[in-house]
Amino acid sequence: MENLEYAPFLNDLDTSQKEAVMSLEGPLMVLAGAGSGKTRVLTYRIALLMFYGVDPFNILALTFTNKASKEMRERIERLVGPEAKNLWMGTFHSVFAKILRAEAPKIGYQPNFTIFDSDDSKSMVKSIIKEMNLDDKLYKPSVIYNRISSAKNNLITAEEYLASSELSIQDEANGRPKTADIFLEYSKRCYKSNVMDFDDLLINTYKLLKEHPDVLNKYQHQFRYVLVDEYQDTNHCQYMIIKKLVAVSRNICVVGDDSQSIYSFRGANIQNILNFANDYPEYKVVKLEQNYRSTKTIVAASGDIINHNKQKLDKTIWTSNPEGDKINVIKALTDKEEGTLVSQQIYSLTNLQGLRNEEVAILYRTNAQSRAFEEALRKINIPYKIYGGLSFYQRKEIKDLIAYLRLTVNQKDEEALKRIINYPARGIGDTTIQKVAYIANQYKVTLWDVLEKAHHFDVFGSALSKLQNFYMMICNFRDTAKTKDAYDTVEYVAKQSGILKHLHEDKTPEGISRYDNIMEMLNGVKEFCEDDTNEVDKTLDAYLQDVALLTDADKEDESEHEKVKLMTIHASKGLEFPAVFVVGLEENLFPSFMTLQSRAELEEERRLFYVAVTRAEKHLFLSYATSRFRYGNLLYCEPSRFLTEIEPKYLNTTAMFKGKTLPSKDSVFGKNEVQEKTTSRFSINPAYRSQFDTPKPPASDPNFIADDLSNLKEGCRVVHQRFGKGIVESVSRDGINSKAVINFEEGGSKTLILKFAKMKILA
DNA sequence: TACTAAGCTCTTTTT
DNA sequence: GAGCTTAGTA
Repeated sequence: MENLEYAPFLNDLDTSQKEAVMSLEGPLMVLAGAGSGKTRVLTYRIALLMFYGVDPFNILALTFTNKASKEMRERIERLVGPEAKNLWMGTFHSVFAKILRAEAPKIGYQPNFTIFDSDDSKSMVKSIIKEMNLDDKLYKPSVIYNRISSAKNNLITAEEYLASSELSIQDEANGRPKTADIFLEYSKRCYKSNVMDFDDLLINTYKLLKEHPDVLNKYQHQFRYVLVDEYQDTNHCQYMIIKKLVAVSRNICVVGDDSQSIYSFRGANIQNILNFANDYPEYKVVKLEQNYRSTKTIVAASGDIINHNKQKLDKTIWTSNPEGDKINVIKALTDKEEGTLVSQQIYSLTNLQGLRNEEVAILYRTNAQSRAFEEALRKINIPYKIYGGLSFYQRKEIKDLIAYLRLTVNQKDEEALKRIINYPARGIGDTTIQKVAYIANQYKVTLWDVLEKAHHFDVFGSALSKLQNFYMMICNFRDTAKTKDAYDTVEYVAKQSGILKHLHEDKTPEGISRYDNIMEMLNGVKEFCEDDTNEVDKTLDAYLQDVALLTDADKEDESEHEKVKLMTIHASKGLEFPAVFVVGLEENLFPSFMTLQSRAELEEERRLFYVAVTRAEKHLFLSYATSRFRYGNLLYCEPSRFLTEIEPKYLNTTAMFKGKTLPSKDSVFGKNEVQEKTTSRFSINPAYRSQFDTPKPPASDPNFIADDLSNLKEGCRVVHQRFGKGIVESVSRDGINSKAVINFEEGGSKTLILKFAKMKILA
């Protein structure tokens, strides 16, 4: 392959990038620091392979997100033209699903298998726990599911798990000795339902390659060049699959950054990148150390952070970019004030410094933190968009429709059936469903089989005809799907199932938004059918496979223009923004208290902080609050230890609160105070119930304040929802919360810290 | 069977 | 704060 003509596009690259792109043969590890042009290297490398005449059919490129693969495909297309469509490029899950779809019978599945998302998996685990009469306080579905998932990611089957004394000792110690049995039952049931969960897509691929040498041989020879993006995030199973696939060609190129490994909770094993040298002794390593993204200050500060970690590969990130501004530290009293201060800064960035809203991102550790920023941004009319959170595909109405579709394709899909057998309500209640489940268990058949033969059982009474109607309806859908394309089928199902009608009748704002979501999904299906870059296959089967592996981040959206972006740090990986706010930098929140146990996990939290700050190009803000409402409680917070890991000379800690002194902890959080919970539902003192059951007076009524404490004065007679009637002795305010001493008739004097007035003011 | 009010339990990140 | 479960009622 040497001495070929020189591809002109290589001139866009710097020396080390060029080296990484041009080392086409043999194992190559590219250690790519943040902002060093990693995607560029991957795309140019693939483009160069094709430039040299390698058939795109022989190139396999694996990414972690659909977004990354889509972006890469588009960039390659710009370099080499439409042939890029034929590349084997996609997420691990989607590429393997495609292979499994083709080879399903070899490992005992039918090709129309459907894919469980983690909600389905947890729901199935939950019903198994229930059926085994286990205490669901001990056996929490999510805990069990995570344990099953991590076993699978380490290629441990249910049978091996059952046989392992080590694992059973662990489970015994945790008081969950039955975990192995749940795992076994779960596996059996998935198999019986002709369903694969996310992990199955990986382990079944491994199984297929391991047990069928002919298949392995076929793909080993097909994929002459294998490229893996974000290699630091691969788990053991993915690692083993890659190892098998490249065993013949040994043309493997992995690109990654150990400093950005933030997915160990999902099974990612950082050792995979740390041990690359052992697996491929003849390997070559290229380090991309020049950062093209951020200012010198940001690069230096991020270096300070990551150098606190012990486990890392040796590299030094540098930049020739300008020095840039200092990093601003924002200190706020509460989460609400944090929102206000951050949004004020955004206002000044966009209105005084000429940034556009879409160039600004707010990054947080947990999705729940977004609320304070949403409220503050809304208040000063800055448009924003939240990424992640409740994904479009996790919305109830979308999951309902997808459940119909899954059942249409695969009638054995138990979770789908249970979800929609009585939605919209068609008079098939819990007792009837339990009877069906009981029979299915007794005869060791699927729920669907029982529906088919329902007339043989004399136990359903008037529900029999309803079951039969449901059965007929799904059969009808199944037959429709055989002759029509995905769009026509989905539209037909949405109408005939009654979902559309049901939602259309609901005129509440939520109902309307649900209806709109269904319409949006229909639009999505239409696009899928019309999009010619997709597979030729436009059937419902193909659509479902696509949609099961799609996440919100992949959804096309023009509405993001001119909007500030809000997302978790995890979701921000791979992105960059001129201005970044990393918020909620408090001990126990970031680093998360879950991870404060072990050193290794703390290192991962630190890598997460590193990822967050390295998203920023020019402006970086770090913010924290000294008290915070979480789960309805006002909590005291210490600033995050990570803040002290940056050299003070890079920080500007004075600008944000000059002249302001914050009150001491004790003056805010005294000892005899009741911290009022601001839950939407709370227990009402029965004696005063009637006063709250009456319809709310109009907002103009001076005696009623819904969520504003401004009228609360000394001497007010109030009815509180938990403590009953009382008289306000004194009120003090700190601008965000009110502190009121109230003498209650039953319960004595109490000091309440109030966020909202969950009380009526009587006089 | 369907709907609602009240109660309980979290405490993370997601392909 | 929110999702989920349970108990009670229509």
